[in-house]
Amino acid sequence: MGIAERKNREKQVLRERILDASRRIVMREGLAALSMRKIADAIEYSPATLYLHFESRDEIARVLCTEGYAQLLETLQPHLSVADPADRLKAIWRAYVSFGITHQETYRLIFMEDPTYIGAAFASAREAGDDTGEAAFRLVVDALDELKAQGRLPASVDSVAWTEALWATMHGIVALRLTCPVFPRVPLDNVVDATFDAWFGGAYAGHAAAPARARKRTAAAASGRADKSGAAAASAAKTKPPPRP
DNA sequence: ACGTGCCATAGGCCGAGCTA
DNA sequence: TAGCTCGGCCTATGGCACGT
Repeated sequence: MGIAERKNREKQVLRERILDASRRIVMREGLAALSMRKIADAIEYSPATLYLHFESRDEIARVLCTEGYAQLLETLQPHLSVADPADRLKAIWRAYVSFGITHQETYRLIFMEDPTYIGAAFASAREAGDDTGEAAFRLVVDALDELKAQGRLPASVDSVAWTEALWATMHGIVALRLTCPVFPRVPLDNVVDATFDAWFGGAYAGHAAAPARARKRTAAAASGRADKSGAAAASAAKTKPPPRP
């Protein structure tokens, strides 16, 4: 093992220590409290040393954001194998909301701080040939397409637009939970379930084939849903909408 | 033993935000 | 609005490891 290798190893270790300390500060005090001096204090180095490993505070935040997003995707992963598309959607979004509540600071970092952080994370992932963000988005679109194919959603439903509107709605739930102390008044899962009932109505009435009455209800709901989803998206947008991966 | 280069540090500059 | 504080960043300098 050569000298260069050892130095590289030591450099990597220090880089990890910087990230560990930064992660702890963000989790404990939020991104606003993350400063180069504070990180330096935590790892017992001078602030300038940090710049040998990271270009700036922003770069550290971007790395943490990329990690957080990967963690979110990992959380969703087990639910992607649910056979029924409606149940799969509900499981995915329940997990999404639960992640946002359980990992508040991570969620804030990903979707509610500087949009360039998550933008850079997506860009670097794409450059590295990792398209998991887009793949996750497609999985939701595919589930909606399956529901359409099974006659549980009207064929006129625009799956991409619905996915984005659904995302904005779920983001709204998480954002409200993080910023409004009186929300929700009922268990969070009930809120998610109620959202799904409102959105999909008959799609949950039967798995193999929805009853005609339910299908009719769904179609009627879908026709008036453009306004509804638009309002939900607009409401969520006030807290910075999540960018599309 | 000495020269070289890398790395870490102390100290300071500058800008932004806060406060009296 | 001036003074103060804080945080990001820069730079001169010294120590240390390594090569010759």
